Amino acid sequence: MRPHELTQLTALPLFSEMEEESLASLLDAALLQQFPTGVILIREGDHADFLHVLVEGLVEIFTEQNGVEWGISLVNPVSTFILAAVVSDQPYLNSARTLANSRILLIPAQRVRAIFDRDVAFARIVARELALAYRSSVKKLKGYMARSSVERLANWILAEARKDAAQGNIVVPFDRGTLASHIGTTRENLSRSLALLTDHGVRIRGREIVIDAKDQLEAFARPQRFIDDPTS
Amino acid sequence: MRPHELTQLTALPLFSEMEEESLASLLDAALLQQFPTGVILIREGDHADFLHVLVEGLVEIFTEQNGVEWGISLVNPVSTFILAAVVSDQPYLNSARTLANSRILLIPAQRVRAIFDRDVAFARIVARELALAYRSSVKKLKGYMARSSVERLANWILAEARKDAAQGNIVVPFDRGTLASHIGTTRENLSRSLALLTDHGVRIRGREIVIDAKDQLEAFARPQRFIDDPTS
DNA sequence: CGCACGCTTGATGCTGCTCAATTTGTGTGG
DNA sequence: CCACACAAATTGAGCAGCATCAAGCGTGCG
Repeated sequence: MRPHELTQLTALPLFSEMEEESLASLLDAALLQQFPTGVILIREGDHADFLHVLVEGLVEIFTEQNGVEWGISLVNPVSTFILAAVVSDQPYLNSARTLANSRILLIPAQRVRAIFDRDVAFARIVARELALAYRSSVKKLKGYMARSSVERLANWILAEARKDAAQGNIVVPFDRGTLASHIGTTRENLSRSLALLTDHGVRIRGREIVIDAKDQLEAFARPQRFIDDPTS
Repeated sequence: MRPHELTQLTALPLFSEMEEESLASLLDAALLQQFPTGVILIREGDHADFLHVLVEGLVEIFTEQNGVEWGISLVNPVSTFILAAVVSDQPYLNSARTLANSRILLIPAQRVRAIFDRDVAFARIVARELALAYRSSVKKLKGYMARSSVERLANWILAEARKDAAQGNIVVPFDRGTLASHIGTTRENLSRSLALLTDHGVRIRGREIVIDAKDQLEAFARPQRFIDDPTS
């Protein structure tokens, strides 16, 4: 493992406060692997063998229902995914694939659970991580119940823009079909929605989305603290 | 607190394995209160002051968006709710109200967090609870993305029937509007959906839903392990 | 140059929402 | 016990949102 990667890992909320001994034990058993774009990392229904930590790249969590894929969430570095399946020692509810070349740390689930049972600090932080994951899932659910697909798209764009320091434009790092599956609509409809947002302060340039008038877009999207604010 | 209630509480997964001292400290600061039907227990945006444990009765978690209420989940005894807000020390994402006369144990959030920081067993169990809550939220999300409202209703009926030992019929303990908000549709549409299920092995008798042909209903609903099985 | 792929645009139909009218159910007072 | 009033639930008609199927456009690559 490269030195700066180790630094990144220990900076993760999940690992930051735990006992050195425990951290060593985790990393000792871990594998850091490189995956190209489009690799299926885990499959819905499989048993949780490894806790995954995305060190670099991009991963999507998705589910396939009746031959159609639906995006559950997008994972950015540095963060873990499928922590809940590991902790509860149950099969994955979803599948996951890389959407870019990715470096992923694989920690044997058994080891995670062992340290979880031994290191108080680690158990506490796992609980906090899960609480946050739970809250973000509930927020997504609220968005689905109360919003149209255009509104979900508009708020997604605003949320992405908030992440980047740039704030003015975002570049979607995957194709329209994938974006559609995460917004909860079809490719065709996503296209129409993007066209519609053209009247609300947004310009579409292929995979780049330029926000010309953030206030106008916000007036349309009406973001809400308890749906769209990731820190709440 | 009545003796059998104390027994019920200590039988809760959340409390079962923790140190006696910690449990005593929790219950010592707790208030057991009785609420009639229709009382708002917590409001979206309020700070999490108490961990709630539903000892007896029925509670719904819901959110209000643009003047319309949407049901997030139904809480049956004996279980906790809003654990995530307490653990992460953040405002509630949703509101909650009683749907029946209810007895609720209120434990000061600060106390919960203090013991969470001290008692390993408790921290571990909180993490497991949160993992399960997270997973059930993801399952609900999957249902919303991949299913029509009639299918959600059909699967909800099957899930409720599975809970009751009776298995043959269920009695919805609240009005149609509330049910509609939890299925993710309107009152009017729910009515039509119920009428439609009449052709698929179900009989409607006011608030009672009689399952005449479970196999027929299952053929229509096509329940899936990783959406509808609460133990997965 | 032309084919392939991803994306957009158009036309059509289904699902589900809204508004309004009607029926059913429930509680109250005579 | 009935009559009435009010709320809840159903039913109907019309319309918006969204999916589906099909065709057209654009870009990149062999």
